[in-house]
Amino acid sequence: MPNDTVALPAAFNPELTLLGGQAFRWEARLAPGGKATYQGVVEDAVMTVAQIQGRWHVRLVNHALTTERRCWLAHYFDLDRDYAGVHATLVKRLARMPGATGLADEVAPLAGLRLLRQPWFEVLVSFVISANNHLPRIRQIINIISRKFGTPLTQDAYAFPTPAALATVPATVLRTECRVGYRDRYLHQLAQSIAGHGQFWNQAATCPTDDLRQRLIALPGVGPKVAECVLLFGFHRWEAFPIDVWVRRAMTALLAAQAPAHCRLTDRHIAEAAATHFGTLAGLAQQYLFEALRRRRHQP
DNA sequence: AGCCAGGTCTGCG
DNA sequence: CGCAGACATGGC
Repeated sequence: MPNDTVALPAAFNPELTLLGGQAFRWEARLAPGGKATYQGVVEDAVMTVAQIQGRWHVRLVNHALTTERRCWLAHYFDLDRDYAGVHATLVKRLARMPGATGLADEVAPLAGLRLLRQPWFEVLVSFVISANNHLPRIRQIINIISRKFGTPLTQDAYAFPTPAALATVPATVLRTECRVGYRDRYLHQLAQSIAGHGQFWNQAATCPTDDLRQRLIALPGVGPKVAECVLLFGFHRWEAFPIDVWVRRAMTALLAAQAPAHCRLTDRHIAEAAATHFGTLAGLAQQYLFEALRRRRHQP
């Protein structure tokens, strides 16, 4: 067992966790021999995830693996949480829903999906960009922003910029050089607003979820869906439940018996149903449903 | 060649 | 509230 790596749980699934649409700074890299590896940037660290004797391990590229760093990695990969238990509970709760027939088979293979504890500002910017956009292009834009305004970490890897750094970038530069399109104004104002309210945002991690949700939704380019994403992926509030087109579709089917097909459920109703059925596992349930329905699209 | 994308904002009944 | 349209950009 190498002492310069941190071992991930046996069930860990890098495709589902790293490339599944919760984070945008991981990429698959084919190692010599055709083995799949993954490289990502988190805060000031560049890391690779690779298989050693059948088990996935994380290695830091640009830092020594001190005890402190091990702890930091454990936090990012949420290693203290019992995902096997959480998965089992969630599968049971899903099966209990009216329109769950067939879903069990689709959800069972998602056991290796974990929720990463990501830096919130990067999540915020990423999901503002995600609106009306494609996953590959979101990744591309985040990479450009990092390369242009973030601290260099290695030859080809850059940290995501701080709010203060992004706040100095004019909207026109965001549009013409980072290709963010009409979101240029949102991102510029949002970065300025956050950089200018450091007193609140520096301690936002301790802010109650409802207050935080209000502060987020007040930011330009942040609606209900993006706010929930930031609460979930950036502030690790597992009761958050982002409702996008896929999840709306999934929940409509799951609640089929409660509402005739012709009357469309409101997002309000869907959110309440998520709270009662999933409770504090709503966030993971959302990611499961998102993944399950995206898979249906690719192989119907 | 178009269509469309992890929505949000604006303006109107 | 609920609904319609616009919205930059580029992958598929």
